[in-house]
Amino acid sequence: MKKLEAADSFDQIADLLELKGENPFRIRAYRRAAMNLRNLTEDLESLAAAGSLEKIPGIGKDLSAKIIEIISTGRLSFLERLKKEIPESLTALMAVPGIGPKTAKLVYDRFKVKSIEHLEALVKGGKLQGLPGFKEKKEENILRGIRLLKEGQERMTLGTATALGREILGALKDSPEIRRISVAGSLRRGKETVRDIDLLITSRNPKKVMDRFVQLKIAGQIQAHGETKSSIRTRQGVQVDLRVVEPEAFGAALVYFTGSKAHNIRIRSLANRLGLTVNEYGVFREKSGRRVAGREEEEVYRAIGLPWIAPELREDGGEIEAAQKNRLPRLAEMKDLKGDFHIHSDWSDGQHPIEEVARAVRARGYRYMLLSDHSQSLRIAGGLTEKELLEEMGEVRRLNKRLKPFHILMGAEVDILPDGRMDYPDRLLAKLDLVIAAVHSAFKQPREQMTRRIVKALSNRYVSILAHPTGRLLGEREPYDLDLEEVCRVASRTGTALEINCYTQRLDLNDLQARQAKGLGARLALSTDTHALDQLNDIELGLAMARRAWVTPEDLLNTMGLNELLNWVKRKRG
DNA sequence: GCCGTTTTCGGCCCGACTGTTTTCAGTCG
Repeated sequence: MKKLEAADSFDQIADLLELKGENPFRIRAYRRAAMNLRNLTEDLESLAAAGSLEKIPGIGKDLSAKIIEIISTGRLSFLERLKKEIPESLTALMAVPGIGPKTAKLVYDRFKVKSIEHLEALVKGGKLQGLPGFKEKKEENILRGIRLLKEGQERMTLGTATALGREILGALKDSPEIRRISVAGSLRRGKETVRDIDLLITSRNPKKVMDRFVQLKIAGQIQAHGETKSSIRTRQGVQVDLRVVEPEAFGAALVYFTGSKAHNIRIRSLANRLGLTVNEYGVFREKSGRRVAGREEEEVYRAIGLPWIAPELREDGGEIEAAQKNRLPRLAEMKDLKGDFHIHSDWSDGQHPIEEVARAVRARGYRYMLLSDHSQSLRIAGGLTEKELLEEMGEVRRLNKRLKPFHILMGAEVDILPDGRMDYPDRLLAKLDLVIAAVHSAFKQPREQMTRRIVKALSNRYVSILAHPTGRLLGEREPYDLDLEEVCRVASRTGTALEINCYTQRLDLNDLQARQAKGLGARLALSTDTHALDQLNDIELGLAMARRAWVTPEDLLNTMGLNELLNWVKRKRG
């Protein structure tokens, strides 16, 4: 992935320039470029070959040349020069929360600190006292930062963050002094992983709210406790930030606190051009200081000439431009979904009988579900033999009579064998309403082989959906090596949908990949891969990915009615 | 280093909290 390589290089340059005390705007330019590269859905090398690198926002003449150098030589001489100039152990210090460029440089210059451990020893030995600005608290701060760094400050999955957010919201909600409360930050934007939980509250009595917040049962440690802003760390080590504002400022604060940072910067600079200034308290006329908006997000956007923008889009990924042209997508919503496509029962490795799951799915207001137990070669997950599959078919037929008008589609999650053949013969697949294909073995195949394998499966006329297309498990397993662009193209050409698997550790495809797939014309299917009933709720996690991918109802299989869906399946079968 | 419905030069988003400081620098988001 050349774009990640380039992004990392630019971030490193930004760190190094920061240590040199360079022009902050130059540093920001490198960071902005790095971020835009990470969010890029197109292939960097193709863009470079076409001479279109400068189309990427934040990439101009200079950075475009640097990207080309990285692509063609695998190196970046400017970065190498900087690295020679600035010792690695100095940059390492900046990884400690609470230590920025100034402190890092100060400490390094004085003691030639070799490592974080060396720094820790110096602090504990009281050696840092006497440096300008160093007293007891500052030392404690650094030690705490080192501890945090060692704990790894991992990001949570969106699923974990959603649950934690709900818990805190629940604990605070009934306080009489709280008027409005909302989650903000990357959790509200629906990012696949979240580092900390941001909450926003309106109250006429902020102090009381703050006192209550830092005394919450889940609070393990108080990081900051101010009038309008406090932070705690839960016992599990998750940082939770709370901001309290006046009701008149709720909308502005929600925009500010939801971010992303890049989006906010665009918003503010747009405002500046209109003679306005935006902060978390509202939109103000620059000259008179008069507030023109602030209570609702809609007002804030309207004041700078834009329609309201959904939080999931706020990444400076083209949403500002789309808003200016009034071309924002009508994003898919829960109410658009008519069914769930990937459900297991206790016939394979699910926990519940078919009828119980079906009733739970129906209770959510869906019109249909696809039953998709595992196929025969996946013995470890109770994969069904041909005979068992036929029996299950009979059971589904019986149940459908009872559950009308709700409908269970008879399907299976059929393994794509290492050579690309399907785990059931075509004559059996033909009997199923809808077939999901999935890779569950030989994950380590080289890129070309894995791509060929999946392309072969997509070319099978009975395969309608490719499940968890990349196979990654957040924090556990890397995606298999795959030419995803090619897979998307073939999916689009053959009329096969790609799954957005909603399981909390999968989110596969993720937001960027789903946006790429949509761009290449592939249809998408949201499915929970439910094995136990509460996993049905994971649909909202996948929906967040879809919305972040600018997915509209038309892009999704789930929005089709039953007949429309069956016709869609038939079209590929020919 | 990027960028342009004021600009090819001169701007570039904005504020809270902490700690150490009598007015502010550093860090963070």
